[in-house]
Amino acid sequence: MCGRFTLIRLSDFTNLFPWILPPDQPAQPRYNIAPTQAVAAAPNKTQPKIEYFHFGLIPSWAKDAAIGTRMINARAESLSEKPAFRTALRRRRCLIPADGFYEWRKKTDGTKTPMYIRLKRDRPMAFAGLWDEWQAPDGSVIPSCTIITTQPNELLRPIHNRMPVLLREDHYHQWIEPDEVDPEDLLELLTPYPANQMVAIPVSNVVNSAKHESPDCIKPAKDELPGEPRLSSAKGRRGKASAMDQSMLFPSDP
DNA sequence: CCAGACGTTGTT
DNA sequence: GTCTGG
DNA sequence: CCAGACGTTGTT
DNA sequence: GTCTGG
Repeated sequence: MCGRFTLIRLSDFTNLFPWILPPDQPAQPRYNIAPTQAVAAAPNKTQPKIEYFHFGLIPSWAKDAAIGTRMINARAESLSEKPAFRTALRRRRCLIPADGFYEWRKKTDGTKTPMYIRLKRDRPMAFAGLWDEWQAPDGSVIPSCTIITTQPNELLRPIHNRMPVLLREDHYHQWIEPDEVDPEDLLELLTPYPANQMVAIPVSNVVNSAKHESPDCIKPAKDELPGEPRLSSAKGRRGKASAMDQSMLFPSDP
């Protein structure tokens, strides 16, 4: 699942992919984008451009905008079967740029630790998204979006049973192609991103509240394990962790 | 034909 | 809007 | 996603 | 427990 993420440097994204125009107004760094808030995304229009969408898809037929709070994600495996998402997959896709995302890892005692997940390379990512437009009772049109999820890769599996679909950079263009595309071809793009190109970092629970919006949200926290001494020397259970860290530091790029 | 649903997650 | 169920 | 609220009637 | 709000 993916219900929180960051977008700290949108300009990095639009500089890397200049065929996507930047937004009308310069974007402020975001460290804790939550459902119902504004999400920057590039929809499949002739000239892709960053626009803002309510996080949580509100289908055009919805009677109430509140349905959006439960439509923040769409399962890739069932996209083409679900009436609410089927048409959007064919006609209303978007790229959702991000610097990283959060997942809450459940510990054995039931408490949760927020983890921040980002690419090892200093580079933005983009989620596969769908969008729609809903007309409010007052006549105003509310654009909204949802993030497609898939099975977790090896990095995410110990953390959560779902993860957002991160598109490959060489698939960005195809995903927001404005003309009709065979949905089968699109579904092939929705696979788990390679784990060896990502890192997961425990962070403090500052991020838990959607009201908190600061760099503290991504500040690394000590990963407290049950029984672990507070001030540990370089003793014990180091080997495995550092072996993991090594593999994370030197990814094999495509 | 009309009526009614249309979603995900996680937990049980 | 579009699909399923009756 | 997590945090936080969760209700009606009737009387003043 | 379940729903709404951010």
